[in-house]
Amino acid sequence: MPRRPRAPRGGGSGGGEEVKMEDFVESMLNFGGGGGGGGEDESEEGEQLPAGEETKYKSKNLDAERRRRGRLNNNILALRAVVPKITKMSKESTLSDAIDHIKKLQNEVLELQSQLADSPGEAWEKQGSASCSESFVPTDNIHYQGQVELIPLGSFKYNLKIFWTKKAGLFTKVLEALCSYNVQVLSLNTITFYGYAESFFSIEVKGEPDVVMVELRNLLSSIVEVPSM
Amino acid sequence: MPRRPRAPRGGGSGGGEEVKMEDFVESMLNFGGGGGGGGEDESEEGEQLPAGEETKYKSKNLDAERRRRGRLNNNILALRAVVPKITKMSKESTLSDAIDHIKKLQNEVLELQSQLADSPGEAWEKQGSASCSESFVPTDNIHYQGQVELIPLGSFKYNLKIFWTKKAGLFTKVLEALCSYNVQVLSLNTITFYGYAESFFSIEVKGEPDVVMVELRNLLSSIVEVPSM
DNA sequence: GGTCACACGTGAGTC
DNA sequence: TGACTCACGTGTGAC
Repeated sequence: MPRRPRAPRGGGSGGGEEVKMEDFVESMLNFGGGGGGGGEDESEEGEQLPAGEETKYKSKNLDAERRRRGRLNNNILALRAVVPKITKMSKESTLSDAIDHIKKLQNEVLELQSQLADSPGEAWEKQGSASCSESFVPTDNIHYQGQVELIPLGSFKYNLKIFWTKKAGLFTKVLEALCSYNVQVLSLNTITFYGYAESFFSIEVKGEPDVVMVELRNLLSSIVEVPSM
Repeated sequence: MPRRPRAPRGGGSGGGEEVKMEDFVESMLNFGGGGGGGGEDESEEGEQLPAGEETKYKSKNLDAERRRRGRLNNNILALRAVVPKITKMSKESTLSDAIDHIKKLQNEVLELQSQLADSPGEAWEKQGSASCSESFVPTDNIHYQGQVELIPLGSFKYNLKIFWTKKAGLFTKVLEALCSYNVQVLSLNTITFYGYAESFFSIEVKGEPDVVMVELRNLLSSIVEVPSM
């Protein structure tokens, strides 16, 4: 006597399959005969009623175990639904494929993060905790009061921080402005996120006094403060 | 009689745990008693030898089933190893956590890809596994055979990758060279590490044919290939 | 007929 | 205690 009808082996490799096994198990619960397999020699249970009467004995955790199996199968089905590459329609290969998929995704995330990540520029924030926080505090309101920040470092060196909305040709104009002011770029780091970009220049100007640098700063501001929205 | 000793419930939440359950099951196979459970009324099997004699009867797929269970548990253990967030040490929650983790990873990949696609450097490596490896292979030997890599992307767009040893004024010369060739920089990402720097330009040139770009490439090479060591 | 993958009911252990 | 998880051996359909 077949305990439970089985779904045919074949099937689409796609996930779908409408995971309602829990209710399916619940609905299939209404059959009279109780325990199937049992101990090999435990006839001392004594619950064996005469033939013709359905044996009402149920193990204490019969349906609980049924529910547990249903949940487990549910999860495997759901797992099969989220994993795109299913090699075989079996529990074992489903789990293997899920493991491979997780590893692949983790590698992908790591790779994408490393592509997206940018080193903050070694010269931008000098080492030490105090100056670190000092250089970050003005960064927060620079987004709202202006997009160009020029910090003199002494001996013709500056840090130039520019925040802008990305727009074609804008960066070239900035570079041209720097070239026209005889600015030497020692290091440049750019982070781009969504439609925005923030560039960190470490620049050096040999012969120009500070007044000229203010002029350059205003020029850069006029470049990046185009009416973008 | 306990069929099989069970490992204690507790344990480190970390994955590790040396998945050798397959061999463990195999090694635990050498106990004499055969079948445990059986049918409810199939006493016609008749294999019941008198007590004191180990029943040599084994179901046809007894050890096969053991192996299958071992593999399944192996996979669940391995799955638990790759999923960082394990809420409970149970099969069911392990699968649930794996599903959640896969969904989270997939969202993360999607988000990172959209962030990366937003920046014009999106085509550095084209999506897909095949072209991915193709774009990585030339990157590996560019460090040894040359420091300038120019990849046409079609419709006046190029990816320009420059690897150099950092030196004062060098970057300015590169920018000047780009300016002189009427190059528009769409995006620039630079990583600096120790004495080296690698810059990734996404550039666009409106009217120049490819021959001119080769010329620019050679110019850039002559700039960054200064005798630095 | 043999292999494989499953579902099944049950005993046992844990909390 | 009862609720829960797990391993076990077996029956059985599908290949």
